[in-house]
Amino acid sequence: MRELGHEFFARSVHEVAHDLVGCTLAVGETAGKIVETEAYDATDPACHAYIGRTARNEVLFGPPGRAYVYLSYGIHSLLNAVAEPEGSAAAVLIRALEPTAGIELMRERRGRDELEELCSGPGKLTEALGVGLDLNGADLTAPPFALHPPGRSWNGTAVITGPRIGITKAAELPWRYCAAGSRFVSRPRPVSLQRPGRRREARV
DNA sequence: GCCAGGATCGTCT
DNA sequence: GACGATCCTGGCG
Repeated sequence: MRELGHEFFARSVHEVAHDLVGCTLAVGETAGKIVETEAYDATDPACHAYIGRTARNEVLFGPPGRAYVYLSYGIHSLLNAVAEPEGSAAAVLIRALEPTAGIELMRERRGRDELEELCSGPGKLTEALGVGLDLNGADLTAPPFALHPPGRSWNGTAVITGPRIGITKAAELPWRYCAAGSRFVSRPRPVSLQRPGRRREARV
């Protein structure tokens, strides 16, 4: 089976985010098909690299094809794929997977049985795959990671775009990419999809 | 089924 | 000392 190489990631972050949907991501014995991603680049106020280079976002400025893993809300590790040539800071957030291998192990790690609850969110899938901060900066094209392009059955599946989720800055940018009709995409609260600045509009 | 609130900690001001 | 690219639980209808 073919694997993606570094050249796949050395392109516009939007192309990479779009093309990653449908690919299979494996970490150790677990694997899943990517069904939801988001693009972040350095011109984007929501991107960690927007404020410039720091110790935390160092990996974003490095060579493409690496994993950028960071801790969100002090609890969840979030997995990104670094894109664009070295020196250009951009990354694709992996938001959801459709589990395809190592499902029993995922269930143990997640403490859940339902397939839809294993990887349907950026914090969930890192727990299911066993991705932690220790993998920050690791090469996505080498063990324990492996990335494979979509198989034949994927041909014809639409990738739809929409606003990003769970952020307060530049949330209106349509830089989220989803596999159309997938049951495994994350399910954000409707409020997250409303326009910014109106998040707590009084009801009644 | 929907919503509000809490958990928890690395990073930056 | 404040703030998240989140998730889960409990209370209510």
